[in-house]
Amino acid sequence: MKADEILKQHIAKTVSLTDEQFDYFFSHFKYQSFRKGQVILGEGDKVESEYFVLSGCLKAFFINDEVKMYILQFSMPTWWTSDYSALYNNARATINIDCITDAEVLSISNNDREKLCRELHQAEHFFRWRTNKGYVAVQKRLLSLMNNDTRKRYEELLGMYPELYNTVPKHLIAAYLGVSRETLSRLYNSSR
Amino acid sequence: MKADEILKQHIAKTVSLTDEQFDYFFSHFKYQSFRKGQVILGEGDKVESEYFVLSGCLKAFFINDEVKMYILQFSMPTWWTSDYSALYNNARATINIDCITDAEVLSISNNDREKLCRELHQAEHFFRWRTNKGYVAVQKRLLSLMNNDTRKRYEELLGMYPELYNTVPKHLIAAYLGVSRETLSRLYNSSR
DNA sequence: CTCATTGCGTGACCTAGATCACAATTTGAA
DNA sequence: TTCAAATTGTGATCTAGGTCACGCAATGAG
Repeated sequence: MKADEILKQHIAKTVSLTDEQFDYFFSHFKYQSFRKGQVILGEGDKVESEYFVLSGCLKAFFINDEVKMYILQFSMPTWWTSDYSALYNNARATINIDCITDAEVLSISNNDREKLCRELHQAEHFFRWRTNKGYVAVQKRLLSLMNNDTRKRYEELLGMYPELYNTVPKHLIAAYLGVSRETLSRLYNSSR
Repeated sequence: MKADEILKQHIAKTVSLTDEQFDYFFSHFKYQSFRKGQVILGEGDKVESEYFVLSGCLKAFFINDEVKMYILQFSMPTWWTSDYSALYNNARATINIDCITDAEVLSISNNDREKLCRELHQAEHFFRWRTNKGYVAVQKRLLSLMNNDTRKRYEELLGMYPELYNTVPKHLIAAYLGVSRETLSRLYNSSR
């Protein structure tokens, strides 16, 4: 499917736009394609855009002082990603985004998003609901991290996104769950 | 300060409304006051409203199968709170909200918020930015939970909200940090 | 084809924090 | 005032998961 079709269908789940409105909306996005391993956003970069995934799989991650990696989000097709803290506050990136597989994205700048939101009430509505859902999802994950042990969180993750099992290396899954790769390895190589 | 003034100043940080617009906006809120310990939202309730805190301190918390409590949020004046997952999905509450101290709130129903967002572009803008900030804050907390040990998270929390030290019992702070009350107790009764 | 990198499994040991048990203190309602 | 409930401290264990160290397989660039 073409980029505009993918975005159109995604938007249509939340708001209805006329073809003219959508074309205008779409005209603010830039198509970009990346190879596996390429960095889309690096720590310290100025953050000017957010990204809508068309194909492939990205990861947004944080590296701490001891060079341990924590994955905030795997981004699959129709997901949005960026360093939102930096993007909204016009600051430098503290998180990184790169490609787990070859990937295609549509990017839109912060300025253009805000412009669209001003010009098109439905755009504002769409982005409000997108973040609403994101907020609920992150809060749910926070609760899961506090409440559930590693095994339960692992099952939860693969229950929700079975495709991850084949597309992403296990040590990345461990970095998402917040445990060491050794712990995750022992987890599914030991009987329940 | 009066309820309308508190809300007005809060809103003004994000959008500018005329007095007429604000009065209309404000007319959708209901003033409610509660005593310490009172339950505002209980697990299993239909969730119809969200709450803007005028005074006092609320907690939003989850109780798991082993009757352990996890606090998602302490809500101080000018904070918003609800079971947003349930509110947005028109479902029953899975989290509880009650009053740590006597408290006053303004409540607005999901329907009225959506109505306001439809009628007033600036209202939609305001609520979009409120959630944007909330999203960033929860994501930051998630990262802190994965990356930092208890002592660091404790210092982070009290650095951000020093007033919590006097207003809320320590076992609630433990429930926010995601550790047992014993661990927290040992933490600040042992030298660094 | 070949060699270096990346990914993965596993043993040995260590530690932060959980759990259980008990005591002391504070607080609030009757 | 009085007594029960709520709050906090602390010792004695226990355990999930971290860390270190190694070996082995898969893969991908030259």
